[in-house]
Amino acid sequence: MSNKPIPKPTDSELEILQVLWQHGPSTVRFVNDQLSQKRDVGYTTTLKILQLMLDKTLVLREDETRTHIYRAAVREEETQGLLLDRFVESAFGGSAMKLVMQALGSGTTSREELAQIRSLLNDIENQQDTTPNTAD
Amino acid sequence: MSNKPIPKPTDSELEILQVLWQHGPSTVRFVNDQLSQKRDVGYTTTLKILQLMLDKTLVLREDETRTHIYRAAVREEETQGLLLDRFVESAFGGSAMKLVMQALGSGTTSREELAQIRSLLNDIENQQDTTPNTAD
DNA sequence: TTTGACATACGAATCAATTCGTAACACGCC
DNA sequence: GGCGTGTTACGAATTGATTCGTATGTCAAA
Repeated sequence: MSNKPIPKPTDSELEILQVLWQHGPSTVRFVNDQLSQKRDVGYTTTLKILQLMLDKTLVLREDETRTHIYRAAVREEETQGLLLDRFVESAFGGSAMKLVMQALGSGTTSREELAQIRSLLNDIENQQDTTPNTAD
Repeated sequence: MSNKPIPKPTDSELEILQVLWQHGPSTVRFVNDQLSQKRDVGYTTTLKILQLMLDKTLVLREDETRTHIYRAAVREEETQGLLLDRFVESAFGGSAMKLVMQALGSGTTSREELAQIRSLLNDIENQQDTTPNTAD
């Protein structure tokens, strides 16, 4: 069932993926312009990374036109989930719980967001009621 | 006022810090034994990394005895917070909220943990009641 | 005192990520 | 046709992290 071994994006690649996720298929120039708003980066650098990402199949591209168009080949949530797992493991010794506590504790979460999380908590607990434990 | 610019630990360094945080001050051999339980790593590799960490002041050491003793020089929560910030920024475009939703959604959170988070949410909301908004 | 076990110090190889210079190519316009 | 602008392709330098081999030192037991 489409068991692709999602390749792990590096920091730079992630930066680019963010742009593609947010703005949809883009030219190299557009991506580079976006990145340039945050930091100094050369055009050919962005190009090169996109080409490497193409090799890894992190992006796809249309090259019928002279100016190629790149689009993300991995979905946002999926990729974030993957990275999150690794991060929880490496920085929080595997405890997603500790991570959540820290993230919430940092104080940048608005009231509406807290409400959303609360609602998610409810959903999860309901799920747990109806789903038999697999690991016990 | 002790404004130390906490140096950012690499993955290997983090792995070692986890050991030191969990077990307290340790010898190189002990740290290496711990790491070896998870993956293959040479003794001098561990030693070298600890020496580099000493340069960066990520750890301190006692070298009065022949066998040196290393201890973490950075606190666990502080370091995790630092890494979390960077991670939220790079992988979730700055939205701690999205990260929390993902982490909770992954399904590995137990009922007690959910309750703890709920309680944390309450604390935060109470805080917000008594604290005037700084933004807007 | 010699030897064996175990410790630290340090240089160097390797590998991946990042960056950029330069060449080659395509297009439109004069 | 030839030029200028903007594009892709690609090689190579740089940097940082990781790994390990080897030299050297220390201690204790025989």
